[in-house]
Formats: sequence, C-alpha cells, structure tokens
Amino acid sequence: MNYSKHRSLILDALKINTNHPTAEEIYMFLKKDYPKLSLATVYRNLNYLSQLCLVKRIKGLGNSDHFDYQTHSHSHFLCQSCGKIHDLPETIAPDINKSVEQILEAKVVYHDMSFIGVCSDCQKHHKVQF
Amino acid sequence: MNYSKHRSLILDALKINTNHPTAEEIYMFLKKDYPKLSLATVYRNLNYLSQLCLVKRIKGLGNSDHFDYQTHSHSHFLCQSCGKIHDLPETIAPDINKSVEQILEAKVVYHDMSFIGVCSDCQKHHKVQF
DNA sequence: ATTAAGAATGCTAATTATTATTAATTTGTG
DNA sequence: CACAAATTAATAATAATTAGCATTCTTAAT
Repeated sequence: MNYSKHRSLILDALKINTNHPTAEEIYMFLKKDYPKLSLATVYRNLNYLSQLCLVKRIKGLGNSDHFDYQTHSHSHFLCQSCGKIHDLPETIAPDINKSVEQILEAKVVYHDMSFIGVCSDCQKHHKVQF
Repeated sequence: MNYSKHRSLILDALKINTNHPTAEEIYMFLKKDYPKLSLATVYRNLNYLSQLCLVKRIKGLGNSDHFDYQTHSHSHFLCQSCGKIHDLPETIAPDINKSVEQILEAKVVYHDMSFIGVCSDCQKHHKVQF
C-alpha cells in the first residue's frame, strides 16, 4: 500500500473528530478544505483502514456505519435522544471475551458493545425522546 | 393498531426461524406460501414490531439488519467465516447496565453486545475466513 | 349483516448507503 | 526523469430501506 495524502487526511480527521463520524460526515468535514476529495475515496479508505485495524467500524442506531480512531476494544453509549455516541472505558467487563470463548468453544477476535438509552445531558434538559 | 394477518405471519416466521433472519430472508421464507406478500410489508411490520419491542433488531456484520423473536436482553456471536449468528446467555455480564449507568449518569434502556470471531464448527472444518 | 372510518397492503418510485468502473493522476523506484 | 503500480475523481451501479398512493382488510357502531 502506497502513501496517500487523502488516506492520511481521513485518518487525521478521525483523530481530531472524536465524535464517531460516519463516512459522509468525514467527507463533509474534509470537503471544506479539500474540495477535490471524493466521497468514494472516503469510503474506500475507511474500508482499507478498518481492515488494517487502524480505525474501528461502529454500528450505530441508524443505517450508516460510524468510525472511531480508537481501535482498542472499548464500548459505546448511544443516546436515543440526541443521537450522540459516548465512549466507555473497557473496564466494565474486562474478561468477557474469554467467557464467550469458553461458552461457545469459539475464537473471539473482538467485541462490539453498545448501551442504548438517554444520556445525562438529555435527562437534565428534558429533551423529547424519539 | 389493527390485527393483520401478515404481521402475525411475520412474527410467526421469526418464532420458527431462530437463525436471526434479515427482512429479505423473512420475505423469501413467507413468499413461498403467501405469494401476495410484499417486501415493503415485511419491512413496515418489522419496524412496527421492533418499536413495540415484540422483536429485536440486530446489527450483523453486513449492511442489512437481522431480527430476533427473543426480545429479552441477550448477546450474539457473529462468525466471520460462515456468517451465522449464535445466541449467548445473558449470564456473561449480569449487572453491566447498572455499571454503565453509574459511569455516565445515564439511563440505560438496553444493550447490544456482539462478539465477533470464528465459531467452533468453522474452526474444526478449517474454513477460510473472509 | 351493513357500513363507514381507519388501518394495512401491494406496487412502484424514491432515498440512502455503499460499492464498482474507468480514465486520469499520483507515488515509489530504478 | 521514466515507468509501473497505487490511488483518485467522477459517475454509474447496486443494495437496503422507505415513501406515496390507490386498493383491500378490520373494526366497531348501526
């Protein structure tokens, strides 16, 4: 794999933008400064990068995938009210992969844990749930 | 909401078909016996049913959502080799929602835990990973 | 049983998210 | 620099899902 300016920009965008953006959001973010950038390039590189485990692909509540620069195993909280994705420390369940391996006699490569509910901000502001 | 033959059939199909089918798969399954059934009806009703928490929507490895008749909180194992979705007992992490609520001061409604790896069958048969 | 209102459906078009194609540009290397 | 391979932009194509609308089914009151 060769060096590519755009791939590097996409990785940087994810590093800066810690709010777990979608491909489209990364595209919009970079498009401002690099108008030549194409959406297909963003998708292509996010696929490369996630295959190389340089970024993490996250399934959210909607239909589009989100991406995370943090590749270490960690979990997320998805707010049903504001839609934001919050990070969680992995300490909540340290040896859970091992447990699953024992139960199913399977090899666990990684896990994807999401907690869905209402975040503290939205509870305070009495925002309407959708 | 009125009674509907089709909605009832879709729920039954999910009850019988415990392999976490997609909307398309449920459609194909029912289409054989009920040729008048439309794919849009399957999608519409799966949305209704999951809003009412009568079925569970599951994000798999691919781009289409899977559905589960089991609505109680439980986790899944996704095999990267054969693509099958296996169920896991919730005992692997009993009080995890409470932990998350304490960490984020949020309200956790439910969680969605997926373990990704290679199932025991695929390990035995030396199937190639994709 | 009849009927009218609302709910649900089939069909199709439209949208959204993503991937494939291909010619042109960029990058690594001798 | 020159050439081959990798990457890209632009666009077409595909996949997954939703929306619109005329028709059919359900419900509950007559």
